[in-house]
Amino acid sequence: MPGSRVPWGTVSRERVIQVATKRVRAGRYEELTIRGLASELGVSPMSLYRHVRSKDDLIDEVVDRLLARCWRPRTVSDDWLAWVAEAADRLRRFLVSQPAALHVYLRHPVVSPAAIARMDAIMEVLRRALPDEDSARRAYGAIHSYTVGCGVLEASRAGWAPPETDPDGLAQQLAAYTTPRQFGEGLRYLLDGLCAQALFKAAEARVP
Amino acid sequence: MPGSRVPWGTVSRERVIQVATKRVRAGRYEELTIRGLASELGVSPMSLYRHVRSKDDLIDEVVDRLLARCWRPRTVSDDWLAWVAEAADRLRRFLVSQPAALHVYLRHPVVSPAAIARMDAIMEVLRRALPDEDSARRAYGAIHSYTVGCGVLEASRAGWAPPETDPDGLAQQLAAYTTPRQFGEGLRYLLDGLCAQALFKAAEARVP
DNA sequence: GCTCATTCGCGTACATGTACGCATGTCGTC
DNA sequence: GACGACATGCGTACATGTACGCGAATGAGC
Repeated sequence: MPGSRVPWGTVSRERVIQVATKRVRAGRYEELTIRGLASELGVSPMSLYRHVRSKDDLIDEVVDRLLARCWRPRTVSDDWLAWVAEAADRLRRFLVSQPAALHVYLRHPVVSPAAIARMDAIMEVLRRALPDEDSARRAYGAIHSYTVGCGVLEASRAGWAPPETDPDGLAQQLAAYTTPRQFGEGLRYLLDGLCAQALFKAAEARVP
Repeated sequence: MPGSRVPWGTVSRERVIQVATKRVRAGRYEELTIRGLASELGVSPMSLYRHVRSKDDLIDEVVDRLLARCWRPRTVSDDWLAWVAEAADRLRRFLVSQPAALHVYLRHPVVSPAAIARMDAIMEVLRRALPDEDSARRAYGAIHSYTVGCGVLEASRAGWAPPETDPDGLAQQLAAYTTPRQFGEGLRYLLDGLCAQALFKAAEARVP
């Protein structure tokens, strides 16, 4: 019976996402393949497309689940600066350690449930710390941009050896500009600048 | 003569790069294809691989040429803050307007001639403005990370419509956090913070 | 139980990048 | 000129994502 097909309902969106997530968590994102997933599920490749719109759609879902597990800071939020810094650092680590996440963040704005929960939580903290909504938004945007930038640059170095023609060690020099330590220091300056600006604006509003 | 081949030396690395660059400059990066280029050059697809290592290698070269044309600020460098801000903004614009550039910056550290020239020029300015080499490097790293982050996030919104399920206009809200204006303001805070830190360090060194 | 619309699994087919190896052109050395 | 080393164009073949449509399983309304 060469035309035999697998029983009805063998594959579901949930199963597909689970198998894909397992592979990504095992660091096997690069070899994540529709045909590979189908094979592991024991079905034909095209069957998956009944349950996910595309491979990218699938990766979105996987990344959302991974993000949900790791974005939340452990720091108590009394010290809002430390809390925000940890939140940013967790996203940076996530982007660096999960190429899949990088792929998602670069392809389109991330509005998945976990990403929204994260944004809401951070905005809540910023709103309490800064004088008005506008300041909080500016701060969020700046922090987020900086974080993603650091993550991208750090990740772009992963598994990359400088070309043999690197006379002055320029590549290494460049690499030294974007380390996790640099991330923390730069973030501090950014936050300092934002705070100063916000406080100045608040004072100005009181004494026009 | 179905086995006829094109005359010897028809294709060269230079020709391939030129044709590819023309397409990218015309905003046709998405449809840049090895087979398409080969067709335009009148040769077989595999012939290109005698002159470029891979499609990515080709894109690297294209992006280097485009970057060389546009990175240099018009501002006179008397006002180093304005000069650096313009340099950063030019890179941001480049990343946003050229998906090819984004692709390159995310794939590996960019050490092409134009990128190195740009880095050298910026470092030169920072060295003159800040008290020591270390401060200049920190500043460069922070500025570069922030710039790339803003470019990435802004570009990720291009050609993207929020999903129909966007109750609170969350996507638009998110979008408002990363605009060119936000970029400029955040950059200013970052630079302010960096300057303050550098000056503090310099003062401390004089009066230990 | 019958009918019909919907859901599902899958076979086929296409576009893409590119590894591999063959055959042909070019040039240095005698 | 002859010959060998190398450079070059290209045909074939494979892995990948996925559009399209067929036929089978399921479930709704009678």
